[in-house]
Amino acid sequence: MDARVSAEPTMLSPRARAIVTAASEILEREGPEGLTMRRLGDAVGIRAPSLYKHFPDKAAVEIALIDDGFEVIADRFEAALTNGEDSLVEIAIAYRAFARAHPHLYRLMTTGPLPRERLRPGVEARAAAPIVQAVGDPDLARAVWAFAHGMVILELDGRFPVDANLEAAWAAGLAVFGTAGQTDAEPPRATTS
Amino acid sequence: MDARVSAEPTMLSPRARAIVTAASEILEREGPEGLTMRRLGDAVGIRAPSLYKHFPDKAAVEIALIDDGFEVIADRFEAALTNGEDSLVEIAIAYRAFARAHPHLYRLMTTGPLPRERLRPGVEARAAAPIVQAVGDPDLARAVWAFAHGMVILELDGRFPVDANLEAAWAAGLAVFGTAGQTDAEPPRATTS
DNA sequence: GTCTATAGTGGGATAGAC
DNA sequence: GTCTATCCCACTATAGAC
Repeated sequence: MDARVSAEPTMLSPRARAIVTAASEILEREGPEGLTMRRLGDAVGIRAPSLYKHFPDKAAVEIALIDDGFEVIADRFEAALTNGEDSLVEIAIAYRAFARAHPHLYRLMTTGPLPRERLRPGVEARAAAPIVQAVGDPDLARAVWAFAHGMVILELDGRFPVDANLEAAWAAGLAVFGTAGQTDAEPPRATTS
Repeated sequence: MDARVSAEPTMLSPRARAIVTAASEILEREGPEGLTMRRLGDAVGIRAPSLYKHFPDKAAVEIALIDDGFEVIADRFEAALTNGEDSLVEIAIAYRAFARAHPHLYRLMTTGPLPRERLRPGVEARAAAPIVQAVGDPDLARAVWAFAHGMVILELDGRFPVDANLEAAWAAGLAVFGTAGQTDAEPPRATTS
């Protein structure tokens, strides 16, 4: 019912938290161009310049959104890792579901350079860890991530032919990666030097 | 030596062709934000409003760039398909090489909605055909495309860890897809209903 | 086909009063 | 912590003279 990503505990003041919540709603409703300091001020009931008492600049608001997004993704991945029979498939389902539920946030999180030094430390690594654990090998995990990101972003951008069967494409890719990687039911593969 | 994508035969007048060439140089040098009508006018030696005598709007200039890009990619893919031993690997190499040589053009071509109705007809399909031919199955071809696009765009955006071995990730993915797909040396697989 | 002039729109951010 | 006033920026695009 609620398009927002649920808020995560942060160092943000309650006022700042409310601003981020409003920003999340604007982002999902109107897209990245809709998220302006003026509109954000309107949404929270103050003038745009007053926002700068709570955040140093607009990027800081976006970074808070990205932080929250990674937090949510990490939660979902960790749940997928433990709940499912085939953890790789479970993670892929969670990945696509998140991107489709929050397309603008997903783009914000994954498009263009990431200001890592301004993110909450470790939040990115926590989201990535379950994928590595599911496939066992870091190189293969990056390939899987690239596949999943490619599928998702091309879908969001409407790049596949209208008659393309995306479920079949996902299944084809996951089948192929599944044969190469381990599942969580199998013992870890020895890593080659 | 020349960062531009070589010009392809088009319906463009010589003057319009020169404008597109200048636009290509600006795009590769300064990125998408640098490509403004003012700067484009400066580069070609006229005022920005005069550009509208040659193109109806800015999007038309960008579309000409995208058209040329697809033309070049199609050429490279077709060459990769016939020259190499393992056509999937050859195409992947060509794909990554193009993206790294023209990162801003690659982003322009692949990011966001594509105004298909304004593109030169068939130019997109021609670029996609060699991938389908290399792997044999349309669904698997889309998975391979997603993998390649994901690898490339995450690399361009600096999303992989600095110490990540991208060659190894490419190899891991291609190995996995290679076992599932056909090579051009093998007979076509029967397609399952 | 080029020019000047300008409309129209929007944005991020700061200064200083309260 | 909020306000008003304002700066400064940049862009796409059009009108109309030449």
